[in-house]
This record gives sequence, structure tokens and C-alpha cells, in this order.
Amino acid sequence: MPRPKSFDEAQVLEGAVALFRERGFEGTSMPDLTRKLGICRQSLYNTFGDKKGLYLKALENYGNKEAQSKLALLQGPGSPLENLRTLIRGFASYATTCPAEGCLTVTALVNSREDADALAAVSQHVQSLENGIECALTRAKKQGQINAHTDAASLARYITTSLYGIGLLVRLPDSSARIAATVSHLMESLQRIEIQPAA
Amino acid sequence: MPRPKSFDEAQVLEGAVALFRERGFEGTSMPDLTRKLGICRQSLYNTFGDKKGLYLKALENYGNKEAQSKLALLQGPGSPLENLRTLIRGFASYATTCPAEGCLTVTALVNSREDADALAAVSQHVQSLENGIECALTRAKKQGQINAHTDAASLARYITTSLYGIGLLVRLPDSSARIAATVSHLMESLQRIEIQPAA
DNA sequence: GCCGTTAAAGAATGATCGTTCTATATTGAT
DNA sequence: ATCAATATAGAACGATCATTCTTTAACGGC
Repeated sequence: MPRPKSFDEAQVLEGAVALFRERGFEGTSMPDLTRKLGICRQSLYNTFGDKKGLYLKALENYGNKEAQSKLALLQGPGSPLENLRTLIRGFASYATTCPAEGCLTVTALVNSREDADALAAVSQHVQSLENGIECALTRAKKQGQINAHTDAASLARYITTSLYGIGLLVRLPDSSARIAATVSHLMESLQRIEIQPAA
Repeated sequence: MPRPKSFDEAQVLEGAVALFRERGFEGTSMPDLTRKLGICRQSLYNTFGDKKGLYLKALENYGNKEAQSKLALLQGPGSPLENLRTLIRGFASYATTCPAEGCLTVTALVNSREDADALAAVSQHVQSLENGIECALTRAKKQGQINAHTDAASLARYITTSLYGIGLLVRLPDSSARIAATVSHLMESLQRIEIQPAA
């Protein structure tokens, strides 16, 4: 039987994600990849087809990981509303602590105008976040935690848009006040629909 | 005296903006530019130095134009609050009608991680929009049109972030519902601080 | 030990990139 | 008419790109 692969595919994908995050698709060259990943050209081509194949795999890998962790947080123990608040806070603190690298989904969205595959992957990622938020809001509604008239879908769309606004503007050098203000107003939006338990 | 330039620099910049919007900085080649702009290589180099110089000029041109039209709208006749509403609606309708090309500021922001000059231009553009919104809110406050306790700076930061969230997510193929929801909630935020005139 | 598969290293391909150089033509003021 | 500066056209540069090919070595089941 064949000689076993001497590299871990998942580990290679992680390295590729890191590079694509730093420099984007066009800004990352195959020599860059082989150098960083410690793998020779041919192995890359044998495993992923070509550069775009590797990129799509990396995108998928990143998106799934991010989506999973966020959905897990939203569906975790604790009240759905509080989980949503934690998600929003986490988004902001993550955004402010490591402004150097940006969200790969944002980068890919901007640079995939002519790449239907990449755009589809990004779209799915955004949708899954939005759906997760909507589900959390619906659960909160069923539990009587928020106003019964709340349009969960509409609110989820709005929160998603604002979160991605943060994910975009975090790339500016002076974004911390802007991010804090956005989080604060998002929190206010949630508080306004919350049904305060009788104290 | 020298032979006069046979091309209009402003017109060339407009064409460059269009190309950079479509394909980004790295995706636009010098042959692309000369073809589209109807100008020979050498003239480009003589006028703008190099490709990056042309890019920065185009970025500046685009940003100034956008900022001017938006600030003019905000400072125009009519109540500041209504002007702000018009701005937000215009942002959304513009976003939904021509989803093919995206905001150049968004593209440049994502792709300028290693380009301090471009980043500075983008930052200034975002700041000017944010400042314009803050000024409009402050004027609305002085005119007694909105709640006196409103934190104009914070609200302006939040609106700016959400607007750029729209400018980013408009690149997704199915973004119209998301944009509509975001606009709707932004409007709600404004209505909540508005002091209703006695009917 | 053999064989099929893979890894590794490096050369080579063809294309495209940004930029520069050369040569020639065109214009406007003097 | 002359001159300075620009326009245009095209060749050429060196660099880099993604990809393929070639060769040699390493491994595992038979």
C-alpha cells in the first residue's frame, strides 16, 4: 500500500486559513503556502487540486469552525437572550483584541465578486449565523423572555448586519469607540424587547 | 510651451475608480487601465507616478465625492433628522439597486492591510461620514427635534457601523431582506429619540 | 524483496505583472 | 522655424505567478 501522507490535512488547512486571512487569496502565493505549511508543491496539488481548491477548502473549514462555535454558544445552557448577549460581546472583544487579522469571511466576501463558489460558501456562513440568532430569539420568545410581538427574523437580520459592520470597520486603526457604541446600542435593542422578570 | 494633455485627468480618474471598484487593486492590471481609460502607459506613469499613485488618487477622488454628496445631503434644507433618514434610505436603495459594484471604500478597507496610505484615506472617509451624522444629530438636538439626552457621538458611530454593514453584506446574492430589516431598525432607533411635535 | 503510491526537491513552462526604454509624432509659445 | 514638453506606439526588462514535469527517496502491504 502507499506511503502514508506525512502531513495532517487539517493542520495544513489551518495554516492556509491563517495565510489567506493575512494576505487574501490573490496576495497569497503558492511559494508562500509551501513555505508556511511545510509541504511541497506537488503534495498540495495532489491533495487539493489547485490553489483555488485549497482556498475553498480553507474557507469552508474556517466558516464551519466559526459557525459551529457560535451556534454552540447560542444553543448552550443559559437563557437564549443571555447567550445572544454573550455572542455580541464576544464578537466585539474578539474584534478589538486582535485587529491585525480580520475575519476571513469578510475578506472573502469582498474579493469573491467573480467566484461563485467562494461567494456561496460565504453566503452560507452568514446565513447560518443569522439563523442561529433568529432561533435564539424565537426560543426567547417562547420562553416569555422577550416581547411576543418581536419579529425574530427581522431582528436577527439587523443584528447580523451590525455585527458584520463591526467585522468590517475593525480594520480601521481607530475603531474601538465605534465598536463599543455599536455593541451598546445592540444591547439596548435587546433590552427594549426584554420582559423584565418581576423583581 | 508643452503639448497640452489630450485627456481629462478627472475623467481618467473616474474610469480608474470604476475599474478598481469592479476588480480591486490587485485584480486591475495596467493593461486593463490603459485599455479602459484610452490612455497610453507612459501618460499614466507621467501623470500619476505609478499604479499605486493612481490608485490612491482614485480612492481619494471617490471618497471625496461620496463624502461631499452625503454631507451636502445632511446639511441641506429640511430638518437634520429627516435628512439623516433620507441618507439611510438612500444608502439602502443604492445598495439594493446596483449590487454588482460595491462601495470602493469597503473594498479598499479590506485590501489595504499593508498599505498605510490607502488605509488612511479610507479612515478619513469613514470618519467624515460619521462626523456628518453626529453633526446632524447635534443640530437636531439643538432644535429640540430629538431627546436632549441623546449621545450624538455614540449614535452616529452606531449608525455608521450599521451602514457599512449594509455596504458589506450587499455583496451577498440574497441581501435585500437583510438590508430592509437593518434600515427598518435604524429608523426605529431614530423614531425612539424623536420628540413628536404636538399634533 | 517487490511494487504501487506517495513525498520531496528542483527545474522548467508559459503567462502576466509593473515598469522602463526607445523612437517618433504632435502641439503651443517664443 | 525652433524648442520644450507631451503624446503615442511598441519593444523589452526582470520578476513573479500557477502549474506541470522529472527525478529520487521513502514507506507499507503482499
